[in-house]
Amino acid sequence: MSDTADAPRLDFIRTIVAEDIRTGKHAAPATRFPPEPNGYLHIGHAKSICLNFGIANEFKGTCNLRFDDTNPTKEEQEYVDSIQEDVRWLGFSWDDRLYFASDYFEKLYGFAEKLIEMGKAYVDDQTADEIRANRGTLTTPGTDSPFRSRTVDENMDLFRRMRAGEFPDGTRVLRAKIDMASPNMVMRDPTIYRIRHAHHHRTGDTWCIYPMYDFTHCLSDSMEHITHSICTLEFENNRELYDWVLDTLPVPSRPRQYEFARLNITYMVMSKRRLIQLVTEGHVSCWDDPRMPTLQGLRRRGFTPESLRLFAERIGVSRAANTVEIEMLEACLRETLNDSAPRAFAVLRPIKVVIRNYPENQEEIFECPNHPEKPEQGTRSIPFSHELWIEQDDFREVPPKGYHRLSPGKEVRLRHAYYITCVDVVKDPATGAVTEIICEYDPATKGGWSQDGRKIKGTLHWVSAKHAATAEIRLYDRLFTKADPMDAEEGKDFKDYINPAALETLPACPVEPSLATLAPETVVQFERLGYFCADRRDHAPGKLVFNRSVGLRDSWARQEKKG
RNA sequence: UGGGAGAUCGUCCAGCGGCAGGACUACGGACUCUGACUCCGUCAACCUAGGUUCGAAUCCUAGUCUCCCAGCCA
Repeated sequence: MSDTADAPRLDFIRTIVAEDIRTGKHAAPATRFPPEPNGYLHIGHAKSICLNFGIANEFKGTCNLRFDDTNPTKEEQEYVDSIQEDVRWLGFSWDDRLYFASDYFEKLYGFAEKLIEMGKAYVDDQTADEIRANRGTLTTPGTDSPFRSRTVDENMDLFRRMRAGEFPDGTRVLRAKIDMASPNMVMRDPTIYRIRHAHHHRTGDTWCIYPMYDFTHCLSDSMEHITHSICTLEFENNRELYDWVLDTLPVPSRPRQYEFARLNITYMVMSKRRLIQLVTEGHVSCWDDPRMPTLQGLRRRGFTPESLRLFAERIGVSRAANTVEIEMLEACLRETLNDSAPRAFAVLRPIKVVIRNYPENQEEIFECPNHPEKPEQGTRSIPFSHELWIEQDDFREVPPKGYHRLSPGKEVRLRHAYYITCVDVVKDPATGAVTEIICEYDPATKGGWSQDGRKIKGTLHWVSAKHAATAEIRLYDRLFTKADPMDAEEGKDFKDYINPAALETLPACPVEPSLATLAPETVVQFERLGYFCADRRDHAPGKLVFNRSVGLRDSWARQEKKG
C-alpha cells in the first residue's frame, strides 16, 4: 500500500497515542503544555509545545495550556503573558482551554483532606533539615518521622490550622504516608503541602499553604481529563508518585505520564538558571537579546515559527539523551527562509566603485524581482548611478586562484544591472590601500545580461551611493565558543566560553532604498550575504536596524580557507 | 555498595527475528544573473562478550559506559 510507504514515521509517543486510538482506549488524545510562569520560554519548550499541540492537531484531539503556578515566590504575571504570546506566535492555539493550577487550589485542598481521612497523609513538625536527614540516602533507607503515626483527627486539625494561617513558614508540612524505605527517593513520604505566607500572582493572599508539584500535576491532569501527560525524562522517578496519587484518590479520570528526552543544542545553554545569569550579569542585553535561545530572542533574530516547527519535526522525539548540532537548526531556518524571504541588496563593508563611462548626472531604475523563483512576490525598484558601493570582499587587487569576482582587468556582473570591468584603482598614498575601484560598464549588457551569451562567473551585489539608505546591521554568531559550555574545564565555568564576537555591530551600511519602508520583524535575504531581520525593538522612523539571522552557505569561503 | 532510564553513521531520528534507512554535517560533481537555491553522487554506525536461531540492531545472559533521583523547586 503506497500510503503506508508515504506515512510519516511516528515517534514513540505518537505510536502510543495511535495505538490507544486504534484499540479504543481513547477516542482522541488530550494533552497539555504545562509551563511554570517563572521565566521566558526557550527553544527547549518549543520542542514540548510542538509535541503536545502537534499530537492534538494530528490526532484530532485537544491540547490545554496550563500554568503550573503552585510556587508563589517564583511566579509572575509578566511570565504568564509572555508565555501565551510565545505559544501563539509559534502557531498553536489552546482555544478556550486556558487553565491554572491555582484555579484548582480548593479542589486540591479537598483531595489532601481526603488523603488524611484515608490515613494516607500526615502533618510533620520536623524542620526541613530533619526531614532531609531522615530521608536516608540513595543507598540507605530513611527513618520514619516521629509524627508519622498521628491520628487522623490530629492531622486534620493541624492541616486545617495550617490553612488558617496559624503557623509560620517552614514549621509544618503535609506529607503523603508511603514508604520511608522505598528505593525510589520520591516515594519516601513526599511533601505535598508547605506553608508559604506569600502573595500569589493570581490568588493573592487567599492561601498560605501551597500544594507541591507532585500532588498538583497528576490531579490537574485528571481533572482536565488529560489522556497523555507528556513531560521530560527528569520526571521519570516522579511517575511512581503520579500513579500513587491517582490510584489512591477517587479521581475523575486516569491519565498516564510519558517522558521524552529534553533538547540540547551545541553552543547553547538552555537552563533557566543560566539564562537568568546571562541577563542579570549583563552578558546579553535582555531576555529577547538575539543571542538568547529564548523564543523572543530567536524571534528577534529572525527565526520564524515555521522554521522552529520544522526543527521540532526534524529532531524527533526519543528517550535517549541528545545534543542536536546547531547546524540542524540553521538548516531549518535557511530552508524556510529561502522559500519565503524577499531578496534585497545591502553592503556590509563597502568600497566605492566609480563607473568611469557612466555619466555622472545620469541614473536609471531597474525593476528587480523580489524572489528569483516566485514572480508572485513582485518586484522592487533599484536605482543605478555613476558611483556604487560594493563589498570589500568582492574585490582583490591580486586575485587568488579560483576567485571570480572583481580584480584589475576582470569583468563581472552587477546583478540585475550591467557588466563592468575594472580598469584602474585609486590608492591611499599613505597606506597603499585601495580606496576606489575605477570601472567601465558595457551599455549592451543592460539588465545584467549579454546578447552574445558571454559567460560571466562573478555576480556582485551593489548599492547606488547616491541613493543608498543607511542601516545599522548587527552580525550575530553563536553565543559560546564551546560546543558544550556546561562541560567546563577545571576552574572554569560556562561564562568563560562566551563568544566575544557573538555580536558585531556595523553602524552605517548602505542598503538599497526600498528597504527604508520595510516593516519591522520582516526577514529579507541580502543576496550573497544571508538572512536579516528588521529589528522590531530598535526600528524607528528614519532608523533601520537589521539582525543577521543566519548566513548563507559559502562554498568559496570554505574553499579559500582550505587553501 | 540503592532505584529508574538509555546506548544505531560525526550529530539527530527510524528500523521491533529476514538487504541497517532518512535528515543535518563533511566531501565530490551538475546547474546557476546569489560561489545561494536545486539536482546527482560519495564517505560514514548497530557499546562489549557470550548464547538462542537457518538468520539477531532486534530475543536471552553477563558486562561496560552515560543520564536522572537524597527541594518545604517544577
